[in-house]
Amino acid sequence: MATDPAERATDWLSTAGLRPTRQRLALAELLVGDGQHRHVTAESLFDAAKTDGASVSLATVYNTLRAFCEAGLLREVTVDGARSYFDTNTTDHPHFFWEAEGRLSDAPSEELELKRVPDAPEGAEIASVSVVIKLRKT
Amino acid sequence: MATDPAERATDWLSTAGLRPTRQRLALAELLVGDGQHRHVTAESLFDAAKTDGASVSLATVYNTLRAFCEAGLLREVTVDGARSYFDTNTTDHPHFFWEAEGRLSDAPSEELELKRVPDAPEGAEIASVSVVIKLRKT
DNA sequence: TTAAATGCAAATCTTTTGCACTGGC
DNA sequence: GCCAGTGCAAAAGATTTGCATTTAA
Repeated sequence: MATDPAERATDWLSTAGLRPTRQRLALAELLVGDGQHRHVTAESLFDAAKTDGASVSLATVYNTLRAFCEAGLLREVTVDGARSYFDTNTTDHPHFFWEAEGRLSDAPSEELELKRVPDAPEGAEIASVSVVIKLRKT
Repeated sequence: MATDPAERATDWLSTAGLRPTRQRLALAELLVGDGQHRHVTAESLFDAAKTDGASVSLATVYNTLRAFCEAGLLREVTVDGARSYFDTNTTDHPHFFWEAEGRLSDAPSEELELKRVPDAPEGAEIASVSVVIKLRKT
């Protein structure tokens, strides 16, 4: 298990068989460099890259996020209709969505229990189960 | 309880205190006229209205759906990032989403049990819990 | 060398908005 | 008559796409 951010990024890409280009490595490092899970939007990742001094176009951020998703490295989380969020934790788990700030965070999954999930109808299988808990400031 | 579609639509609007304009009545009748729950997008409702011979602009469909939502007559369901769906069933309940067709339908809620839901963090309350089960053809 | 990836700008798609007009109350 | 509701077209966001250029293998 790599501990160096750059190495983590490289490993992450190679497990999915994605070519480690400069842009992908920069984005991958921002996503998984410290080994922690993240929730990003295309825009937020683009800003982070700019702040980091990386040279990546917004279109490439979109295309790269989509490529990471298709490779199974990221999970797309849809929550407010306008923006898409991408989660580095690709397992099914619940999310909190802070309506006021438009921020997504993990909800403690131990505290949620789906006792039983409806069976998929004939001719279909369950691709994923998404649970989003919308929060409002009190 | 009204059994006539037009009457149902009128009642539905009046419970929310919304003025029964011609356009709203036409859309309301398409939504709740037969007493069954529906899942629509702005586009699909607009098409249905046109087919029905009703004269409503797309902008008005959007504005009206939003107004119905704010009045508590509809529940917005976000599922695929691109489009918003509106459900005439405003109670918290799970949905099936057919990825291939982009269609939303109710999942049998008796078969889903949230044993325990994570507590809302300090300073926040739970506004809603959304459960979407994505289906893929086998 | 060569197919894949990138950058940019333009295109697309969904949704909202500004403003003049219409119609419930 | 007043003010909410409507229609249209234009604007606003988010995301994708076309195409020429660059780059990893």
